[in-house]
This record gives sequence, structure tokens and C-alpha cells, in this order.
Amino acid sequence: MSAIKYELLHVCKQSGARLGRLHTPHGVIETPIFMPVGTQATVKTLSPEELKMMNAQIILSNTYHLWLQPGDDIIKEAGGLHEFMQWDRPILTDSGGFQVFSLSNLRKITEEGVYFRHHKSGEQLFLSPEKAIQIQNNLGSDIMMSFDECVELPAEYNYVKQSVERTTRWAERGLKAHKNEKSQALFGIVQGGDFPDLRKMSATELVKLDFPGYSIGGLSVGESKETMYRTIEFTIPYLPTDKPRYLMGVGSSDALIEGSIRGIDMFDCVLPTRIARHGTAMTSHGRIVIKNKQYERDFTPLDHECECYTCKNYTRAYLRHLIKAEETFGQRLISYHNVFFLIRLMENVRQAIKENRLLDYRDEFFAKYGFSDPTNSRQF
RNA sequence: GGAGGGGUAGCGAAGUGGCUAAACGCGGCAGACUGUAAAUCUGCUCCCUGUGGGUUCGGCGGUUCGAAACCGUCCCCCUCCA
Repeated sequence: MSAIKYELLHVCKQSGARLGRLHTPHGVIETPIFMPVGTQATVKTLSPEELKMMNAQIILSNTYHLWLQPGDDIIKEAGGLHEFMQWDRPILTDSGGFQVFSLSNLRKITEEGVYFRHHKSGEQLFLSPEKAIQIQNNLGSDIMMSFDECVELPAEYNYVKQSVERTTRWAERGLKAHKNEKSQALFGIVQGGDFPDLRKMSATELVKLDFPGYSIGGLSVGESKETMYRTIEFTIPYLPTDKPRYLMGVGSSDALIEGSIRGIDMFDCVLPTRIARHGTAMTSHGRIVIKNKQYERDFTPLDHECECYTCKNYTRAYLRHLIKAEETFGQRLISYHNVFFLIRLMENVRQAIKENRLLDYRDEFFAKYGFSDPTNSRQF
């Protein structure tokens, strides 16, 4: 009895993309979907009300960060993460596996788990597959991730092979440690770098363990878009069609569309909120760096075709001013717009799947975006 | 009127004979950002431009092989005493 249930509603006749519904303890989400990231129990600068206004259906949070601060025991005592942060819709938590990658110079991997050195205090920390599950059980997320190693690309075949085997063993250990199977679903994470046989091995071994959903990890970590798409293509066939597939850490608009076409159901990414804070907006006509001088006297909206709160009320000149003056309101307005933009994009993708025209939609979107070279991610 | 301190690139501020077109900070202009060590990081910022050239350190005139730095003089600013 799994805590979640995936319902495949329709397959796009033109592209093969999947339209679905994922039933979770905190509600139903429509897939393919983009999940905004709220690492420290908040999507940076945005309130739960604002996320609801833009129709965010599920958000992501992080085991590693909440374990260190404020501590998962405190969140459990608060009544769980939903209650603690006042978000009553579904939450997915990452396991800390990405921190094995992003904090690579501060950690040491062993079979038992990973030793981290706290980046500020220098304190010695240890995270294991069991510990990651226990923390997520305390957080009470709807969907939890197995503790994995996210390997940087390019990588040595032999290293990736032993890493994948270890990640699979860790997944099995996590499954055994999981206490709340009825209220929380645990996903397995497929690794294997850009090697077809290792991805196959990873996927088939995890599928044997019968997880309620599968993530594809280890992508968007330095490889080309071409490699990423190819890797998705040769991984997906080994995943069951009656379970959700989650492509971890991917959130540029082109990759959301291309991923959906290849059968991905869920995406998450810090990109929209991070670049917003740094003064860049995603628009239907391409990325614009709002802090650039050319917008100094531009009294038009960020995106003429956008209906978000920011675009309905404020000008580029004002947003540029706020960002340059380091006013947090500017970061909020652009974060709001960027997340809205990706959520709306996925609504359009779902509609296109329903109408069996996702490939046409992709071409229209790319043409308008000013996208000419599909291997050049910089335009997104 | 007397005593002292100071004038360096858009601003602040190092530098007191060659390694200085001149540290550093700010500002400015660009770029990056993909399961968030990220309101962060990187580059450029006298002029023309090729890893080449041309003009600079208040003005003018000297000393020296060589000066932003030493000397003379003029201009301007600040502090204290009258």
C-alpha cells in the first residue's frame, strides 16, 4: 500500500509525452509538473499564499539543510513540515544526495554513508541512507528520496559503476529503514552518469525493489543538453509506465519541454528563483537580464504576454531599479514571475499533450523564445 | 595675519626615485547561475586599440639616465591659533 498513486491519463500521439495525475496524502498534482524549490522550508522570497496564487501544486525541500537547521526533531515537534511552514499541499524532500555532489570538497564517502564537514563550524557530520530516511520521516514529506551519490560529469566508468552499485545498496537500506510507508512515498534514484549500460543496470535493479516512483539523478551536472537528453532516452525504457518519473534538478524551459517529450513527469529546479535574485527573468521571448542598462527607461512589463502579478503591475525600469538598489522587493517580484512562468509553461505542455501536439508546441515556443541552437543551454 | 595638513583615475584611498597605467574598496558595464554553502561568483572599467601604441597622478618650471614620488613657484582645499 503506497502513499501515492500515479494515474496515466493520456499519451501524446505526436510526442509520446505523458499526461497524468499523482495522488498524494496532501492532494492531487497534475503531471508533467514543475516543482519550485524551497530548500530551507521556504521557496526563497515567496510566501505559501503567493505560491498558491501562481498555482504551484507541490514544492521541494531538503533533508540536509533542515537536519542541520532547525533540526528535524523540532519540525516533528511542530507537527511536521507542512504545519511548520504553513504549506498544506504536497511536499517532496530531497535526501541530501545532491549535497554529496555540491559539497564535494567537504565530504568523504564510505559504504556506510557520507561524512560532511560543516562549511561554517567545521563540525563533523555523518549522513547515511537510514539517517536520511529517518529525517524525512520526521519531516513528514509526501514524497521522499533515497540517499544517493550524485556523480559529477564527466566521470570515469569504473568509478560510476561502483558508485551506482553503492547507491542501489543504499536505496535498499533506505527502503528497510522507512517507517511511514502509508503516509510517505519513497523514490529510488537512477544514477549511472552518461553510460547506457550503467543507467540500465541502475534502473533495473531499483525497479526490482519496487519503489512507488523513480527519479533520474546525476543530470544537469556539467554535461551538454544533448548528453542529458540522450541519457533520459536510454533510461526511460527501463522504468515502469505505471509509476511517476522525476528528473531531478532540471528547470530551464527548453529542458522541461524536451524532458516531457521523453516521458518525464516531474521536474524541480532552483534556477527560476536563483537567477531572479540575480536580476534575470525568463520570458516568452527569451531570458532578459533586467539589470542591464538597456532597460533603464523601459516602462513596459517584463513579459507582454504574461498575466502574473509582477507583469500586470510593474515595469522593467522599476524592476531594474529595485535590483540595482538591492531591494528585496525586486527579488520577490522577479522570483514570482519566473516561477509563475515555468508553472504556466507546464500547464501549456499538459494542454498540448491532451491535444496531441506537444512537438508543435515545442517548435512554437522555441521560435518565439529566439532559440536556434538546441545544444546551447545559455539561451535559456 | 600665525602654525600645520593636504591636492592620485567617476568617488574614496594606497603609493614618497626605476618592478606604476598606478594596489584596494565603492560605483559603473557585462557574463554566469539547473535535486540552493548562492541577495553569490567571474571579467572589464584613462584613451585608441592586437599580448601594440598614446597621454596621466592640481598648474608651470627645474634636478635626474629615469619623477606621481626630489627642488622652486603659482593655484586650490582643510584644521587649529589670532
